Amino acid sequence: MLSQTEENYLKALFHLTEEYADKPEAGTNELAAMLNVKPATANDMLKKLKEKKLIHYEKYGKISLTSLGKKQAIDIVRKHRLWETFLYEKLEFTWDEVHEVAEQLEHIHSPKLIEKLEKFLGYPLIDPHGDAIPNAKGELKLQARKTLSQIAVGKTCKLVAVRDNSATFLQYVVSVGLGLSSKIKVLNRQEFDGTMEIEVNGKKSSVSERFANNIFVA
Amino acid sequence: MLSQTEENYLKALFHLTEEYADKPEAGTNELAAMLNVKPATANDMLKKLKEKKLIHYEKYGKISLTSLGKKQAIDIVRKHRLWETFLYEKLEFTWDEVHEVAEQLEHIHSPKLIEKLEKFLGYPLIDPHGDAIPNAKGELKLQARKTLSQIAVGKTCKLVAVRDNSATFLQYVVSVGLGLSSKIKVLNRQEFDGTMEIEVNGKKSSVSERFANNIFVA
DNA sequence: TATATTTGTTAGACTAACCTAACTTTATAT
DNA sequence: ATATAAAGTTAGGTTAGTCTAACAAATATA
Ligand SMILES: [Mn+2]
Ligand SMILES: [Mn+2]
Ligand SMILES: [Mn+2]
Ligand SMILES: [Mn+2]
Repeated sequence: MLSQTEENYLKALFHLTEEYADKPEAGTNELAAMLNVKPATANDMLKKLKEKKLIHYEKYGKISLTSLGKKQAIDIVRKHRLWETFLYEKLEFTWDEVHEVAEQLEHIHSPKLIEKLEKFLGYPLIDPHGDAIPNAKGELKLQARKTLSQIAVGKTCKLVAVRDNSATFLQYVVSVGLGLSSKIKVLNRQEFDGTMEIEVNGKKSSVSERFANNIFVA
Repeated sequence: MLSQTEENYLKALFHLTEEYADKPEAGTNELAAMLNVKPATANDMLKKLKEKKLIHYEKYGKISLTSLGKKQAIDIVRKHRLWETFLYEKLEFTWDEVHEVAEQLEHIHSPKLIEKLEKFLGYPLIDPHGDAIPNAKGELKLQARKTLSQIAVGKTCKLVAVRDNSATFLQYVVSVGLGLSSKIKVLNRQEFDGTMEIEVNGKKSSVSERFANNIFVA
């Protein structure tokens, strides 16, 4: 059985190389950064994960998940998102509070628990952040998503998900009037730095390109 | 913040010395046995827990919880029993399945989670095994309980709780027709080894003294 | 009370997960 | 093509939690 730490490494690799991936392989440094450890620490773990046939990896080479590693990673993601949904739907947690607790709950080992939880929640398809919830077989539709930064001036779009799950970011999102399914009108974009003028429910705001890169729309 | 391991030691000490305690102090060996570690391991932890002012302990002396240690222990017990109740009431887990998963869930750190969970469950007072659930202040009524082995021949009593939470024991309990609130009539007792003849819902069974010691009745 | 048994402690070793400091390889920019 | 910078690795060390083997103290027994 995998340790919590090993599970966290697989999940991070999944996010870096599979889900919303710009590229299909990851590097030691970015992986370490995502997990808040030093590259030397990540390097130790890479050797162990390779030994367990969970990742493809050669010294000085790029990293990717094996099909076994991917299966494990998706299982953690599934648990994470089902727990987030539980906290949000049943326990009155807010958007920005669910992620942190789900980081702990995702490591509870009990197949029965997660099956029953899924049933209890009515087989939800997306979590409170708009992310797809993998089914029991590990199937997951990777929605092709545009970011707000890619929307042309004058167009209107709908918020379908957020990339960053941190409380800081989500509270900021809420403060400009946004939530899942919000309609966003793009009023203007500065060529210089990508800063955008947007309108949500009649309220106008100015957001940075970095902000817009973290909002997925359709 | 306490580690999961430290939490498990405090909980074990609580069970040994506070709840249903024959005696108010514990020894290294029985503590180690309860946690499935070697006495040498437990000894190391005792030094650490003493350092953190969670237990009273002197070399070669007996062990007991400080008020701080007791407070922490009760908090774990509270979480354990609320989670057991959740699994039983909301997720269709059976009597004998809840304990093992609750052993993991009890270590999730989030005061908000446990408050909301308690509310969601309707502020339950007892868990699926009949054990009292401490409230948010750490208050817990320690019911004075008799065991089935103490009931006189000819008398009838009601099962209010079980001492052993293991799946093996609970499945045995179910197999003789027993559950929470079952009426038990004591038909006979062998002087030699305490073996008892009992009747539950018209069904007669013979149970050992050890079995009867693990059934709490009123 | 002397001896045997039980209980508890210490010393030394191991693994997982982390670190820093030094080094090597690969990539980038003159 | 070289020099610098970035990325990645290695060596050696720490802490938590575990173990075995040897020892010491306390308790029970003859
Ligand atoms: Mn999340
Ligand atoms: Mn999410
Ligand atoms: Mn239990
Ligand atoms: Mn219980």
